[in-house]
Amino acid sequence: MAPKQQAVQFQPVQTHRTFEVVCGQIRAKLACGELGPGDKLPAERLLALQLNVSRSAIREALRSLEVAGVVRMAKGIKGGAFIREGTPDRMSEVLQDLIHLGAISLAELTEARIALYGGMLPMVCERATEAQLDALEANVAALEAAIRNGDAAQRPHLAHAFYHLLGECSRNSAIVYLNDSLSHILLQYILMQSPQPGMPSNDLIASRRRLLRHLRDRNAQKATDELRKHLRRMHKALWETG
Amino acid sequence: MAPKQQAVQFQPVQTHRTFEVVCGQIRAKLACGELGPGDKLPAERLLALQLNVSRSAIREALRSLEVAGVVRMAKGIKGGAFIREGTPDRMSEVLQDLIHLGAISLAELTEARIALYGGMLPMVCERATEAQLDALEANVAALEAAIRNGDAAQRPHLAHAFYHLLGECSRNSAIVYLNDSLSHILLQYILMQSPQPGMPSNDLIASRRRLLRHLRDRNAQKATDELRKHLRRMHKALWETG
DNA sequence: AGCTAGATATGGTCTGACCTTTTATCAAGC
DNA sequence: GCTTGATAAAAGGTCAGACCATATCTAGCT
Repeated sequence: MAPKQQAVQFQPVQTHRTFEVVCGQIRAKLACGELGPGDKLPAERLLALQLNVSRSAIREALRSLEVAGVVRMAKGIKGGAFIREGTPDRMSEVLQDLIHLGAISLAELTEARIALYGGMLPMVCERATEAQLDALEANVAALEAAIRNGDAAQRPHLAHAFYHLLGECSRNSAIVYLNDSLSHILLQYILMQSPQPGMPSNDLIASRRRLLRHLRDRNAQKATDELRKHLRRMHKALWETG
Repeated sequence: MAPKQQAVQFQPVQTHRTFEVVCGQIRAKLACGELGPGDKLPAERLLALQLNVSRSAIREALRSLEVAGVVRMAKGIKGGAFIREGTPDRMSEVLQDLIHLGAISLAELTEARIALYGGMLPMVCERATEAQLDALEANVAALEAAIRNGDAAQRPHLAHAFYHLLGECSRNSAIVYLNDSLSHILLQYILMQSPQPGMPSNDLIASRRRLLRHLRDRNAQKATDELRKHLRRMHKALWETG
């Protein structure tokens, strides 16, 4: 990253650590399509022979690819390193680490989420299918049922599912990933709080229904306002512990 | 992630690989504040003794923390593993991998960026200081100068700097990170294209100035419209190769 | 047919050695 | 006195080879 306004960009020229080269070769095959999700890489020992490096180097490369969410390791015969499908998990972990490093705060994350929704809801209003809106409706119904049954533990998970569905309505995978990541982090923290504060259930249901109505009306402005208001209240109830 | 609406969430209970446990211990010290940016971890060999595991396990743990962007490794005496400041680099790489895995497309990423700006600009209008707006103004001036000097190579970097400054105006670190990540990926791809297409320079400058005027007027609606229009045009010029 | 006990391939870990890089130290020379 | 060069020490990086744990297949027994 070069936030400064300098003319030329020098990239760190080194990086001849063996494992990084190995890593690079595998990533290159991924980028050019020679490798894709589901494919299996050669066994570590074989790869070590083919690339003429030690198994340790191969292992560090595979480890870093695993941590990066690119491959999944399986043990046993028929095991090995398999190219994964993309998952939002890695992004969540990166955000989590950024929080632990003190680079970002939970409040900022919440706000970022609100900002994302500010740009996302117009897209949702434009593109959501009736089936997707029905799915959202079903989620609200499930939430209502859970509340009626006194099953408070389900609330966060249903909320998470709600926002996931909402993200899907944007019909944009990148947004879905970002949304899921942000949402997942916050879910984690909410699950940590034992008494599950949050807002009154009735208000929650009512807000959801209003939001859905605006979505069905394809009224992006009102939908955004409704959701923003809700998230702000939620945020206050959760973090400002007032 | 549990996008499905299931009642309880079972987390994969395993994870007794040694290096993950090591990793977890270090991350725990990070989460509880015992470790922070700048701190140096014990040497690998020492850590291996302290935790009673082999150096290989320690190395895989440190490698995964390095890949995760949590630590930085330095060689030589006085070297070691140091806790890093948070950087957006990791998030960029995750997004990059998601692109290579085919999970998201460049077009979707651009759109996600537009969506983020849709929610961000109102915040910018509300919070940007005069100094920050002046910095943006300076960037536009630098861009104008670069174009006058025929220095086309600088354009992408100045644009990147522009959006970074814009993100900073939101006064929200999480948004800055997200914005920088998205922006960085797109910068990479733009730099790959040799002829540097893009839109006419005059239009670019004019659009930037209009945007700045709206920001100074604290008119979020017009600013968002202006930026969205600009990004859409940019997007078309770059990717639809029309 | 179904089950059980090996065989086997694969990742995971350990040990111990050596290489490379970085820094500190110190001596020689200007 | 200052620079310059050689040397030593500490740390990560790599290598080789062994062994362990686990998942799958296969052969053989019941």
